[in-house]
Amino acid sequence: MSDTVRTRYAPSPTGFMHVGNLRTALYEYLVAKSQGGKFVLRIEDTDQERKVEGAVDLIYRTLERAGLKHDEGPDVGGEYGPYVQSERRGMYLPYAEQLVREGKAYYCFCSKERLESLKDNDEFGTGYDRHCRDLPQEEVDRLLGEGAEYVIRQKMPLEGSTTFEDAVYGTITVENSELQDQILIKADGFPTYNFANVIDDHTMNITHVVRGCEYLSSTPKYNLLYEAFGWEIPTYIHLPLIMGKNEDGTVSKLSKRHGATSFEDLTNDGYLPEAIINYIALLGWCPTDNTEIFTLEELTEAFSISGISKSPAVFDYDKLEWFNGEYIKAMTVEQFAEVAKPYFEQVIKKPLDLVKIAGILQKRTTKLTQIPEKIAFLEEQPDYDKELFVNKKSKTTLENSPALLEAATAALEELDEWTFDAIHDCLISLAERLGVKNGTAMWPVRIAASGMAVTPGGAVEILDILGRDESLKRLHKGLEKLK
RNA sequence: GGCCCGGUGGUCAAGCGGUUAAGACACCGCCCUUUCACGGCGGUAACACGGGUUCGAUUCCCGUCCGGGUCACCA
Repeated sequence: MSDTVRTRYAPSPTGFMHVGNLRTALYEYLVAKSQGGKFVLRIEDTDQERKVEGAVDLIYRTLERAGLKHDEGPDVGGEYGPYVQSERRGMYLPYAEQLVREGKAYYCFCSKERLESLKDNDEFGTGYDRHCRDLPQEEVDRLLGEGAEYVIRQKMPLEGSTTFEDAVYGTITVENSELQDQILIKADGFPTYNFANVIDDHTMNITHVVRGCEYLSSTPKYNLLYEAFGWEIPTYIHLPLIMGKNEDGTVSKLSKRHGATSFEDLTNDGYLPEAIINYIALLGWCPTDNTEIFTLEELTEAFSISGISKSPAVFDYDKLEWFNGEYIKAMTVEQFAEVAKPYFEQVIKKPLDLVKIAGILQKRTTKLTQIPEKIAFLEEQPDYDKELFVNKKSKTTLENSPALLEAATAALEELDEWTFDAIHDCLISLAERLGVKNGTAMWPVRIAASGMAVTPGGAVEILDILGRDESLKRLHKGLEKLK
């Protein structure tokens, strides 16, 4: 035993990682790392009916992309293995049997049908009636001898209350009469989640249990188990829930109908892993100085349990998008061009300069998925209405645009070299020569070159990216349209 | 329904007995500008309610209301 802080992320392989789970993993990582501790990954697959193919790989991939590197786990090993519950299967029954021997647990032979009928009698299910709790020993032996199917249940105290300390919520007390004789070992021989959790956390020497506050009211059950074994109770850190906003303005636990809810969905929607992590870190935790932009390292540095909030937080896609935009802007153009490349390739087939495109796009992109629609016009000009040439602020009209565009086209055709600076100087001096504002000269050119009312970048950037031939072709086409 | 937890602007939130009640997102306006953006500046907007305690409550206590969670051989 050592004093090192050890936390564990214990997901079930269900096939996708909800941001709530990811946030739990993040806080577990931060609790451990901020105190120089270890972050452990344990796969909880005791429910054989819910196993999903490939789900464990998804967990590895998500943690890796999120930057949450675990110190121990099924894939990296460690001295407390195995790290998959189904591989630890044999470990649980002896502990349960020990409790039976000590009179703290018992065999229950009730059929599922009987349990069901118990529920039917009461809308809110006061639950199991402890029918087998005091079965005579000979009866138990007889049934066991017959090979009857059974589960093992823990004897809960019939009176009194259980109190525990939570690092976030403080002192919490629950009446023992609220607690059912929980099942420890299921009829299929597997331990229940609650039981396996306690056994594993103890045998893996976990010091801090971090989880969503939906576990708050069942925590006394865990503690009664720790007490039954005489084990030290870990520090509990319950996290406020993440909510989603419903159409009618109400909120409820974040789920699919609110939008993307898994890490995978979010990245597919064009959010960067770093931005997602940064955002969810602040969903339920606040640093002392109110900083908002954090790398994972900085988070580790700034994190403290006292900054964790008690009230539930609504997941705000707008704010996430803002974070995403900040992360995009913080990249170098080359980095941005790299992450944007797959999106460029969706619409750009011509040999255009991707870094140049990235240059005009970077400051205006808050989600990578916005990219294709913003640059599709570079590949193929959309059909557009000549009304686009009319712009009040730039003082362009259908009357003056033809002459403006004609002059610009003529001037551009004279250009020796087709570079950003050359085009720029050409158009600026044209405006000067014509005695109009820069905007007045630029507007018709941008419209003719793009066919779009809104474009990333101005006339000069677009002409530069399009290249001489394509640019002049579009300018002439615009001229025809105006006539 | 019982039990548990929560309740500061639309959202995230600071605050921890005395503040002009921060900041961020969103929204609105202005400026800048070759469009939209970016950027800069400014603005609208909050302590759920009722009782206490106190010289003084957003802050402490109680109640009400509202919201959420939980009551599985699921995790």
